[in-house]
Amino acid sequence: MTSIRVLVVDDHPVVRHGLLALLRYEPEFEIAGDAADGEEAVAAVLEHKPDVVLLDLRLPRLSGVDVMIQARAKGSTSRFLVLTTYDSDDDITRALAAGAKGYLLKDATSHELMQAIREVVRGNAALEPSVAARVLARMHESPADELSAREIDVLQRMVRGESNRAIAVTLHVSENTVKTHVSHIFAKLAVQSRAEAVVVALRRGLVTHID
Amino acid sequence: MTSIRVLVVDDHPVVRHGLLALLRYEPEFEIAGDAADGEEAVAAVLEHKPDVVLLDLRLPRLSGVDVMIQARAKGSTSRFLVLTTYDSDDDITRALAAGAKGYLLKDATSHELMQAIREVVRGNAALEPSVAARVLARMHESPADELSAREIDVLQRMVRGESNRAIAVTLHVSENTVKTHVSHIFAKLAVQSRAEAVVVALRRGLVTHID
DNA sequence: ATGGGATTCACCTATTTGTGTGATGCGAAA
DNA sequence: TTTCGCATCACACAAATAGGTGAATCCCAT
Repeated sequence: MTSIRVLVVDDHPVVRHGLLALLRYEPEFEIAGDAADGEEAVAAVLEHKPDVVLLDLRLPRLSGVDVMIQARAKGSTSRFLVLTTYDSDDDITRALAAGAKGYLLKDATSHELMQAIREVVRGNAALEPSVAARVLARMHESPADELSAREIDVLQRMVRGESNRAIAVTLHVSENTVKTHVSHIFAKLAVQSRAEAVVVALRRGLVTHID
Repeated sequence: MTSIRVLVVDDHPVVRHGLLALLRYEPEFEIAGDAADGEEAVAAVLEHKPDVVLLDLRLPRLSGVDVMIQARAKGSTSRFLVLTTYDSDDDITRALAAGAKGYLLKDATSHELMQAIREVVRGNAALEPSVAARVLARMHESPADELSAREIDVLQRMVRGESNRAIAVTLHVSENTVKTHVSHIFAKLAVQSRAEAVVVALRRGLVTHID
């Protein structure tokens, strides 16, 4: 039986080397290469055609999601297993939408990691229990009440602590309009207050809070 | 010259093995052991007396800060180099206050990591530039206006989206009292609104937002 | 022991927020 | 085409928030 060829993509040297070290010890796996940013990753996937790509989502130059999209657009049939520190609903959703076969958090044990790689190679999904639970919960409960672009604009400024009036000024609309958006945001996020909305926004990764 | 004896403490198997793998390749360093949680860590520090402890802050059972405090209380003279994913002001402050000699983020390169270990062994501080800048900025600007325990209580509930009245009920005090606390919190955090306070609280890690 | 912070509370006032209802135009989907 | 969501705005009202002043108690440290 041939070994499973794995490409490791992570911008953190410590993590990247850690993954490589873990995989090296197992004859079952063969290192197909490694990459530290998104563009390198796409090139490496196309060049080495690994069976599985261990992919971080937050990468310099090109996000993990974009790596998946571009690699597949260019003919790659490699399977992607997302391995990331973050577990925001938004990241998970986007990664799975982009065709990730698995989603693991970095606190996974090495055993879980290897098991996940095996599952993905077999064509199965490999979702961490907590992640899987969230995906299912999302299917069941919420009818995916997504915020409109304008609502995201407003939410973004709410997170920055702007008042309705301030938001109105920066967005060049009336305060009444902002209030309407805010009410809609509350309804969609199922919250009662501005403070709650801010927390939900940050937790779900709905806004880029890299100031 | 004897090699530098390093103890690796991190609950993420991937990171822990990564660090071990990196250090193993350099004859300059010797692995004094490794630990995956706080209590293990204290025991390992006391048993192996490493020159340097690479320490994650977020650990099961006992936080990194507590590991430093307990180990030193029990006679350890090992130096601690904090290596963590998070860079909240609060984490940094607490770690340095607890006697960490260095503070690196996990996106440090292996070269930076090793250089930091060398510096710490020599008795120098090893702060990542971005971290150092923040520490200096904090010295200059803010007179370290720390929140009182009660104020943290209130802030915690503000983050959960509770209204002043709701907070008053859960804390068994009057709404007026809560308002006073809230005003003090705003002054200390240098913010104008509840929403801003929530963002600052989350960003600085002032509250445990593990709900 | 005197001062200062923490905690508690009251009263007052201005502003902001949140929620209704209603209305218009616009573009996309059914 | 007709409906539906989005975005825009107005008006009005209730509730919450924010800021100010003042004051009592308690405990800790200078």
